[in-house]
Amino acid sequence: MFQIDRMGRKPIYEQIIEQTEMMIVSGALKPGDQLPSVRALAQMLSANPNTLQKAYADLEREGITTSAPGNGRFIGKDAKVRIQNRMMNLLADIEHLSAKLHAADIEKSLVMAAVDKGYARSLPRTAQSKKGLTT
Amino acid sequence: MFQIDRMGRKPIYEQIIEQTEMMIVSGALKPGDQLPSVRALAQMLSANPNTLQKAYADLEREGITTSAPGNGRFIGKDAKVRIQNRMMNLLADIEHLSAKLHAADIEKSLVMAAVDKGYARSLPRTAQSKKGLTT
DNA sequence: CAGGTGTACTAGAACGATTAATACACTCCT
DNA sequence: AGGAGTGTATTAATCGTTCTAGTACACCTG
Repeated sequence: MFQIDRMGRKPIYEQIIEQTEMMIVSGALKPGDQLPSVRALAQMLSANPNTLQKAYADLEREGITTSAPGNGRFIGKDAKVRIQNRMMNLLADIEHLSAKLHAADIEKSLVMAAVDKGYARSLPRTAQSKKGLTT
Repeated sequence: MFQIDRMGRKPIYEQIIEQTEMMIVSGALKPGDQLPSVRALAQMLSANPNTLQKAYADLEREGITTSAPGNGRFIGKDAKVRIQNRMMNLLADIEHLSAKLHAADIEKSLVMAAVDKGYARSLPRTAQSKKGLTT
């Protein structure tokens, strides 16, 4: 359910956040679904409960998940929309990178090709949404 | 000549590398131009010579600058081309981001618009190259 | 009540970035 | 020759973040 890379610079808790978001956005996780408990996930990944707690706390703060002490942690109702809004920030990153490439006299067509390539990748196997595919 | 941000996550030495690259690519620094000495730059930025040394060592390793012990450090002959080649890696980043946005059902047109916006920014004031502007 | 859950707290190890203080070899200029 | 400025190397200490470790408490469900 989760795959973490212990090499590489990205912290474990960021990987958990990212992967959870991707599973929600792809439909692998739907509102109401329960997430593994911090202890269970810690054992699955042979990591520390505190590390996972930190990841979960982030999702909690963003309103993506709902905590029910004594019960468990579940995907929030409008989780997908919240994540999509969060993703909009990536557009700013792309703009910044584009400006940098522009300054370096890299042809715009190469950038557009990179975007095309990204959008050419097939969506994850699970449940593509019935609308919104505008490619 | 250099502006560093001590807040924010990006290490100082990375900022120096990045800014130097941008100045070369924009023509503000041309082959043969001398860079500030590690000690001089350290004083200018009130940073540590070792930190700047680390940044300069990186540029050196990539063949972007040439060190002349006892003399100084200068911009290499084909510095701009080397940097451009380096920048090509950013295309992979853009592809990755695009794939993520695709998975989140973000419309491709929004991404393209971000690229346009990046390429709409006017180039730095100094010396635009006479060819290669293909936008 | 028992077990599993979320949450909080303190402490420490590990790592990278930065600072600090020297030291040495080289080149240029007087 | 000598001094000043250059690049380079080495070692140590500090600092913040990440991650681990251990413990504790409150809550809900059976």
